[in-house]
Amino acid sequence: MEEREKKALSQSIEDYLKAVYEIETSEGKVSTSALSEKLGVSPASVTNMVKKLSERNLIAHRRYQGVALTTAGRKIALEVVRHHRLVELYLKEALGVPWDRVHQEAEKWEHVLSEDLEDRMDEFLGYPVADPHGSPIPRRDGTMPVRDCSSLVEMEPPVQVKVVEVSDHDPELLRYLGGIGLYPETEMTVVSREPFQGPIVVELTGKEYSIGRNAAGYIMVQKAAN
Amino acid sequence: MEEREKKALSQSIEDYLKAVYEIETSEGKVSTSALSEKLGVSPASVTNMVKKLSERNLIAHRRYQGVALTTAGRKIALEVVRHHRLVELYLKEALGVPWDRVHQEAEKWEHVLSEDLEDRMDEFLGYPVADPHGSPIPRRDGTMPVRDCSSLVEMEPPVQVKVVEVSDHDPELLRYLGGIGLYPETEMTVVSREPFQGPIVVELTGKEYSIGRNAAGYIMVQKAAN
DNA sequence: AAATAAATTTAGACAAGGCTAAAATAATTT
DNA sequence: AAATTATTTTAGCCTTGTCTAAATTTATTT
Repeated sequence: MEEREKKALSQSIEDYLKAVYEIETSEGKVSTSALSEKLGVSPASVTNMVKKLSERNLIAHRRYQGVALTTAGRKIALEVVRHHRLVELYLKEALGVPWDRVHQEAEKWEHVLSEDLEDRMDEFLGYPVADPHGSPIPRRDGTMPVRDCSSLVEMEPPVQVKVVEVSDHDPELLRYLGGIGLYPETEMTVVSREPFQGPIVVELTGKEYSIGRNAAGYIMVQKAAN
Repeated sequence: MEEREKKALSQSIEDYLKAVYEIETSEGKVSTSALSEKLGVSPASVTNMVKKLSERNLIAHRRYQGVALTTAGRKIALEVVRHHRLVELYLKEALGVPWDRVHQEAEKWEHVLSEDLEDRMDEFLGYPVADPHGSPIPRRDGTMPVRDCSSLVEMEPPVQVKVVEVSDHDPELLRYLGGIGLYPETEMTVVSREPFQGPIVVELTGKEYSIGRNAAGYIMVQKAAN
């Protein structure tokens, strides 16, 4: 009569698993130092926690070689990410929180959201597939909506594109982009790409803007349907 | 250049202060054992934490005699209570959570609500003065709306009354009362009070219901305006 | 290939917040 | 008033999650 308990994981554990997931997605390999930096804790603390998560079979660890999520770990990470992104969108849609602040709030809310409230928010939002920055919201079953997009720096001008996603790592960038009206779903024209790591020039709402290579690297777009 | 930092208090500390406030309100004296029971921790743990809160000047403690909130402690307790009750109402109004479940959810949310979101919810709700059970919501400045009400068991039938508040300590009771349509603001007639600790008989929506003394003690009412 | 540098892990400490068992104090009976 | 019972506190231990300093392993230079 072994009952499979829905074990409540600590906030810390949820944060680690989410961080592993995010680094896995963006970098491929997940090193101790990458986790250390992302989580704002010392490398020694990471090693320590990694050992525990490994014993719990939530991640696989090869000494000195980094970590990777197990199937069980990925499932949990995706649940946390789902909570995070649903909450972000909810805060924007229901309470009017500006998009450069939703991330910070969601970091706290993601850990206290019950399944029931998750469902209620999901329904309120009309079963959305992306958060305010365009990041895909994992489905309840742990699958991810598939998308086709590439970085703005890779587009050959001139071309008409639609913004798919903007990295939420820097609120300053979000405020700037919001200021010029650049959000997910925004359509714009890539006018030129200046040489020697120069900026990308885009046109939207009739005006031209120069976007540095750095910033452009954080903007994902797809060719607009003609 | 002493900067007054907005110190982040642990969830545990917030829970203790809220518990002290609630026991102070309902019982007057706050004993170690009352806190122990309310918080679900051992008496020894309470003594331990009480010592810390006392050193921080959030409560006053006289050995073996119980505790009381200081001004600083009361301010924090009221902020937590405000968060709790605002969230309860928000969950009901914005997400349709039934009134017997909002308490449980709010226990978690109260600790992660930023001032900004508190304000947004407050505005969304139209600056409410009571939560779904009729408990008054502390104002931002730490004052409490004053009300005039008494327990249903004290009313001399026959009399027309309006429900002011129902204790949220027992979800089962809330479901029962919700089932017969008895909520804050509901008007009803106290028909009779049966002797020998018998039930209170009330009439609402044309039907009569017998409410045990126990349950009735948890219902606060006021005489209806004629 | 050896030397240096960088990343990772180990070892040991600490703060928070909980627990149990035993001691001290207060309250209640006899 | 003495004895018993109930409450509170003390003492000591445990777990979680963090830290620093030192040791180890891997990567990079020379």
